[in-house]
Amino acid sequence: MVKIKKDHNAEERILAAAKKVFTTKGMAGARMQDIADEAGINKALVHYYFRDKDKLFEVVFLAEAQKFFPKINSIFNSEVPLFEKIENFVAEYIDEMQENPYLPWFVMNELHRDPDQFMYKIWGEKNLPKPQKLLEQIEKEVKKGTIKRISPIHLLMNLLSMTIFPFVARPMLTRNLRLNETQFKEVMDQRKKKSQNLFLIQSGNSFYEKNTDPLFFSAFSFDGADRATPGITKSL
Amino acid sequence: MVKIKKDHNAEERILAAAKKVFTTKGMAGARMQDIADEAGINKALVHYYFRDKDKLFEVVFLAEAQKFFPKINSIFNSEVPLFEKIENFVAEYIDEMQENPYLPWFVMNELHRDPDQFMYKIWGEKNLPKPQKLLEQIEKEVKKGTIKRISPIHLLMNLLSMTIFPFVARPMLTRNLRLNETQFKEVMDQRKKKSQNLFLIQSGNSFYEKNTDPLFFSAFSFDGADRATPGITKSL
DNA sequence: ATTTTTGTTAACCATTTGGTTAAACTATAT
DNA sequence: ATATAGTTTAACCAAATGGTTAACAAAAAT
Repeated sequence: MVKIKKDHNAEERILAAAKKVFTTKGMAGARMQDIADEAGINKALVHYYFRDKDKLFEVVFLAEAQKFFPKINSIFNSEVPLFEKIENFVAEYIDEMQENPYLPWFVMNELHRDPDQFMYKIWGEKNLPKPQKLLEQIEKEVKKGTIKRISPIHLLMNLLSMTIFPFVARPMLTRNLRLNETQFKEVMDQRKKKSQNLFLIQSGNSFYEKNTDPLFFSAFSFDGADRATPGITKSL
Repeated sequence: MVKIKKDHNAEERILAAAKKVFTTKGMAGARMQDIADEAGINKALVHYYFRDKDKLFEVVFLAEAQKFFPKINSIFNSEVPLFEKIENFVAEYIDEMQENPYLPWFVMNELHRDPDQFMYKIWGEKNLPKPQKLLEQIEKEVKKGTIKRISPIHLLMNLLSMTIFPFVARPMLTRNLRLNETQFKEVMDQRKKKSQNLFLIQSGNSFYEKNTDPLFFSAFSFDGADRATPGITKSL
């Protein structure tokens, strides 16, 4: 008889609670008592498992951020073609953020608080991202004439911006564009699927002419149907 | 004999100090003592001028955010053509952020902390942004065939992402792309100037073919010269 | 069965922090 | 000169908060 129900595991409960509280209130705004309450246990127990606030934060934060960021390297340094690479990157990141909606905020927050410390924690001394491979590929495609000449800086900026920002600015976007959570998810899924159009046309891809698909389905189409949804259009 | 040197104005010094401290440490992380120290005055004086922390924050924050956000409305609702509108928007925002580098972070932070409260403070009850005009213009251009069909949602998302995100993620970008502050500014100026290419080609602008300019100057060109700067390229 | 280790709690403590007070100082008006 | 109003400060206070302790309970080891 195996005890499947192990949800009274204090340590895990604390971690989950800490994640939630740190994420919503930030490191400075989070209270140890909040975390204890959220986990439904005594405050001292939080200290029992994770010495102090800094340690707890470190555990929570690093666990999340370290699996989030270093993916860049492996994707960008892989041997697949440029376009596939970009597609992989976008898909991977949007998926990750769909599952952990708090993560981009969390990361940006810490990044802003102490950039150097942050970078060190994430990448360590020697493990800094090396976009060399990617830049070479861009340059190669540029020379081949497949894509128009673009500064890799801008291409990268655009790529990161269009992938990450919607999640960072989610509260603003959902509110001002009148999107509910389901619609937001759908919109992001569209971006994932259409990342080729999104990013390559953006960078001046000469495949442009071949592209007969409307960019991101037709306008106003949220629910997958290829027609206008006037309610949303109006209120937008 | 006029006393030009009025830099010992306590109230202004407090405001400037508060802006700095709130921005770097966030509302929860900011200490009244920090602000007093930064302003070089006694802590009680901060309370003398701005009752309590909340009030001070409100003054600082609203002053900044209210001049930052409502510009969207006036630009997007103006009568100028779509492409000009986009150009205005990008230029206006990048300028604003160049001058107030802390602002985007500040805004995103509050936005995340309490979206509803935030939106209310910025736009009030009835002053919500109405992208109607912009959407109509997009739709018109789509129908005219000037730009390919694109969901206004995505066009707007892309526009906002590519304009705002680089400033939000500035610490990460400057560090990972090995840009110093001057270079970052230059890159953003490039984005401002080339917003047409950036955003319209991105949205499938059929003017594409007419565009013989390289997108964002040539690759690796940071210092305005149209040649490679190997140092940066290598280290990138 | 009992000792030991691990997990959990209520009560407590020290420090930090937002905020107050009363006194002093400054400039201006009378 | 002196009163007055505005400005600034050191000292203080109460609440909040991170962290500790000692006692207790549960589980594991002996």
